[in-house]
Amino acid sequence: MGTNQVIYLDIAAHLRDVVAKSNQGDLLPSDAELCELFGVSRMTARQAVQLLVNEHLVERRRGRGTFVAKRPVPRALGSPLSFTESMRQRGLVASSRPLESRPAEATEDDATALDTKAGDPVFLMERVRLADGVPMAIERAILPTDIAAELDLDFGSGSLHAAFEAAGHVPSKAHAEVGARLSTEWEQEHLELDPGTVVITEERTIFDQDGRPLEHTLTVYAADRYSFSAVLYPHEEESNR
Amino acid sequence: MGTNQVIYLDIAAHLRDVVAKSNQGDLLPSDAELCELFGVSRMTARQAVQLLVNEHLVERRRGRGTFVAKRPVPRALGSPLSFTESMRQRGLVASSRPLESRPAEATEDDATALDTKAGDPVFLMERVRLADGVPMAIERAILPTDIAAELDLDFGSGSLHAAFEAAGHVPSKAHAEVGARLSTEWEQEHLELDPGTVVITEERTIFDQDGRPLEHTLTVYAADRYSFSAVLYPHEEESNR
DNA sequence: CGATCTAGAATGTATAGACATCTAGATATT
DNA sequence: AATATCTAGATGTCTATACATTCTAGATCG
Repeated sequence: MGTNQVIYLDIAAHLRDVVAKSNQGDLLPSDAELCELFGVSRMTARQAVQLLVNEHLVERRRGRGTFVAKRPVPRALGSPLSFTESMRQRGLVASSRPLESRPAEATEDDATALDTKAGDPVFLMERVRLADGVPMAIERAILPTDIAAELDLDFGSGSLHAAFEAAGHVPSKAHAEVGARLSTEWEQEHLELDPGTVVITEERTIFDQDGRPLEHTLTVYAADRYSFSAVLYPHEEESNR
Repeated sequence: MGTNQVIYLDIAAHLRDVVAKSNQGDLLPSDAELCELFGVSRMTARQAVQLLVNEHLVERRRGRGTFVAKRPVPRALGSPLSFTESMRQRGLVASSRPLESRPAEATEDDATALDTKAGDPVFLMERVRLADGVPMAIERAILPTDIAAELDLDFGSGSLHAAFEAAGHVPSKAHAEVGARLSTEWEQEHLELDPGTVVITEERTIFDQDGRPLEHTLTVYAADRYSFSAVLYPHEEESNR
């Protein structure tokens, strides 16, 4: 189990397993129990638990204990992470038209997202995504080389999402940033757009069950053919008092 | 200054002030400097900084230092925060410029969202939302008349979010749909945009703790001044694993 | 029996160090 | 001049301990 050099990440991984097998509101091991179980000091055990608190997986109650969060796997969102899944929900069939697929060097943004250094080797995959044969988006995915090496990629119709799971990396969390701008000429060509039309940009980073970054993706959607929808729940992010 | 009994919250508050007055990428005080400045141990200083890291207000880089985050967090799509709150997180002051505020009749879309019939009486509130005096969005909110009657509305600077909570309606769930298009002439005027610029559209319905619809909002953001950010979690499909 | 008190358990906050690892610049070497 | 090495500073991890605060349940008392 202890595959990390960093103890508190091991403890956190163990706790995630426990949470996955538990029900909402279940009591989790106390700090003291974790100390004994892993042979660490309390601050280290706390650091692991705090990690899960930040992920809204568990809640701590002073004087009582640590519990599986009310909304356990903060399933919060009805937002599927994969294009394939998202299209299937709309009753459309997703497909891909590969543009590029090769080793590359991480940009500054890629490096920040994937927690490496700029210029580090990564694997680049660029595809046009289609729904029922109509181009919907251009997707530029950057994968860490070691992750990419594990995957059995099928570029034609392949869902990256499915390939990740097959390799034992379960996409468990993502950060996305969504904006909009005018389309470039290159985008107009590949998406069969008229000049002056609008695209939605999405920058997304996906993490696996251990919090390890799986991919950093820049996607450009044809705004007149695509819109995002999501079900949202408040985070109650207790930033300040 | 030290208005909290808890030191690290004071330090965090101080750091938020500093962040608000800084630019993206600026270097912040090191752990050691904070220790001396506040006369605390390093773990305490770290706890304050970690708080801001979790809020994505700052980023720490090993061997380099602590920096103001590249994109001081835009509103988390995963949490229906109010415009007011989201601007505060960026260190900006939110304000409003009322456009309209009157009884109206529900459109077909409003009726669907609020679970009534088209033509039913509703309350309409249209405002330009500004951050530090710069127009960011036009917000058209439709409220059920009975809900609106309960509220003590302050149209000038008011946060609808706060008014809801004061009236015992806790926003607990929302549905949102986000798209993009070219700005209209009317939008260009109110948002001080150039012709041909892009806007992000958001249609959102917020529900309270009892699943009752609180408001149906159409918001138009200036795309070059605003972007959405979201933390996403996948759907748990109970079939596998 | 019911109300109160109390001891224990659990988390929250804070200290003072220690060593590891990474970065960038200065210095020395070739 | 280019390269290699060193070093100071910064964050990352971890220990061992102390006391504060809150909650629960059992013991005690009226």
